[in-house]
Amino acid sequence: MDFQKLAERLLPGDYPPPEQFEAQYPPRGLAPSAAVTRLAPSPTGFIHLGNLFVAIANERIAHQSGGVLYLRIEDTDLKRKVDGAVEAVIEALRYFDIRFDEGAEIDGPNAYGPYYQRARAPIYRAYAKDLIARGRAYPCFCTEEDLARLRERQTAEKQVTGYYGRYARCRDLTEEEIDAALAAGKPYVIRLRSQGDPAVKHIFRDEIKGEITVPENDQDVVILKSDGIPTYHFAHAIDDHLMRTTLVVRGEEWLASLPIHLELFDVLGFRRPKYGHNCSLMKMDGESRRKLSKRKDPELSLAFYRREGYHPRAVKVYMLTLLNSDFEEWYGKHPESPLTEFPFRIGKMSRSGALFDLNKLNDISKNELSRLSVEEMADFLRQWAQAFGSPEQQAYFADEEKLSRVLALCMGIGGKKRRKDFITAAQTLNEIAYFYAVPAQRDAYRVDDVTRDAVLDAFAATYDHADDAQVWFSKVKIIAADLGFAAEMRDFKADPSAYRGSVADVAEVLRIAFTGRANSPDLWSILQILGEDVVRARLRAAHA
RNA sequence: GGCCUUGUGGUCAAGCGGUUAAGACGGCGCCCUCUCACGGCGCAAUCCCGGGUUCGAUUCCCGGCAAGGUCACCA
Repeated sequence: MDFQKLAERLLPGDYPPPEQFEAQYPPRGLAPSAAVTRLAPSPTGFIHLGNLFVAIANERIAHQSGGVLYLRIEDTDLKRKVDGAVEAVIEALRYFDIRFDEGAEIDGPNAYGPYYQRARAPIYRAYAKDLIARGRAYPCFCTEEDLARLRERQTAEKQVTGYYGRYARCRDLTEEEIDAALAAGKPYVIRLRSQGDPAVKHIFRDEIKGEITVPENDQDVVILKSDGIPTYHFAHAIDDHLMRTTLVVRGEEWLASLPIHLELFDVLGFRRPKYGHNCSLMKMDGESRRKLSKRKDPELSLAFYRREGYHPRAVKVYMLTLLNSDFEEWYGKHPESPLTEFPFRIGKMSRSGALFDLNKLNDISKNELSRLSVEEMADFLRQWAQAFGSPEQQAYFADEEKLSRVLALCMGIGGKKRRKDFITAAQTLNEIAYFYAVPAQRDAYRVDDVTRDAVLDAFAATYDHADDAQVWFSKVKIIAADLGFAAEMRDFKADPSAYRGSVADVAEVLRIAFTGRANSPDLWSILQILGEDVVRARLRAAHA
C-alpha cells in the first residue's frame, strides 16, 4: 500500500507540513510556571453552574500563575450551534468576573487563532493527511448501519463495542478496494490506526485525581468526519498543542477518552499537556444523585441565578468553597482581601463530586449582601430591578433618599450589628415592599380581633409622630399595661399567669398592622420612614 | 455488561497508623431581646461492609458493595 499516494488521493492539493504550523504557532514565551488554560465550550449558548465551576478553576490557575486564559469555540457539530451563543458565554462569565486574555470575540493579540474550530479545518486536514501518508490513519467506508450491526454483534458476543482490532474492517482494505469505494462515491471518514493494547495499563498523573490507571487505546476512532470536519478528540489534540495549552482542566466525563487523547498526542508527535479532570457538580434526583445536566436542570443555568438576583460574588464564593476546601478558612481570615489573593491550588480540588447545596449558597449570599454598603446594595438592586423587576419595584428607585433609609435600617447599618436578612435581589425587594405599599397580606395575629382593635385604637389615640423611640415605646408599654399585658418582659417571665401576655404581643399587633409581618426590624424606625400620613392610613386599614 | 473514578455526620469537608475524629451549612435547645435578624453558648448526628497487615486501623493491602462517569461521524 502506497500511503503517500492514498493521502494525496483523499486530500489532494497542497497542505502545509506540520513543521510549518510549529513555526507559525511557536511556544509562548512565558515563564515555565505560567499556565496556559482554556475554556472550550460548544456554541449552544447554555451555561450552567458546572461550567462556571470549571471556568473559575481555569481562570484562577492561569491568572494566578501569570499565564493565559483563552476561549476556543468547539463548533464542529453544527447541530449544536445557536446564534449569539459566543457573546452569551462571554457575557455570562464576565458577570462573574471571568475574563479571557484571548480567543473568540475577545480583543487581544490572538496570535494563536483562529479560535473557532470550523475555521481551522485546513489545519486539521493537513495533520490528517500527514497521518494517512504515514500509514497511521485510513479511510473507513462503513455506514451507520454497518456500525450499528457491529455493535449488536459485539454486545451479543459480550465483546467490547467499537471499531478496533479484528472488527475494524476498513483498516486493512486493499488499494483496489479503496479505489473502488472512492470511485463509487461512497462517503467515508478518516480513522486513526490505533497501535495500543487496552490490556496494557499505565499510571498517569492527573493534576486533580492524582495517580490513575489508564489503559492503552485500541479504538480506531474517527478523526475526520465525512464532512471533513474533525471530531472533538482530533481537534483537542491539535488545538491544545498549537495553542500551546499547558494544562487542560475539564470535567471528569472526559476521563474515559483520555486514552484516545494520549495516543493522539503521541502519534502526532506532540508533547502532552497536563490534565486535571474535575468532578462534576451533582444534584439530587429523587433518591439518587447525578451530575448537573443542561438538558434536565434548566434551573441550574447561570441565567437562573441572575434572574433570582444572587449576587455574583456570592455565587463565586460558593464555587470557590467547593473548589478548594481551604478557601472558606482563608476567606474567614481575610474577609477584606480580593478573592484573587486566595492561593488557589489545583491539588486541593476535590476528587469526588459535590452535591449542590442551596442552603449553603443562601448563607453565603446573606453574608455577602450584609457586607455591602447602602450605595452598593442600592446599585445592585437597581441593576437587577431594571432587568427583572416589576414596575412597582422599579419605582422604588425614584426616591433614592428613602431607599437609602430603608436599606440602612434593614441592613442594620449604624447599629452595632449588621442584619442578615437578604439573600437575593428578588427576595430583598419583596422584603421591603411594605415600605412602599399597604401589605398585600398579613401574618396571623396572635390575639383576638377585639384585643387587636383595642390596641390599634389606643395606639391611634396617643400616637405622636414626633415622639422619639424611647417615648414611643413607653406609650406601647402603657397600652399593654392598660389591656392587662405585662409592660416589662421581666415581670411577665417571673409570673406569666398574672398577665394576658406581654408587651411583645402588643408590639406584634402593631408590627403586623404596619408591615403585614410578625417579624421586622425596629418598628419605630419603620414608622419614621413611612411618615405620619401613611402610619395613620395603615392604622385604619388594619381594622378591616 | 466492560473499563475508569469515588466512598468520613443530612450537605461541603479536615484528617494520611495512636485524635475526646476539626470546621462550615442545615436541624434542635438555651441566652440576649418588644418580634425578627445579629451575636453568644450548647446538643444530636459520621469514618460503606468483610477479611487481612499491625501492639494499634478512618488512615495501608485484598475482596465485596454502593454511587458516579464512559463506551457516537456529540462535545
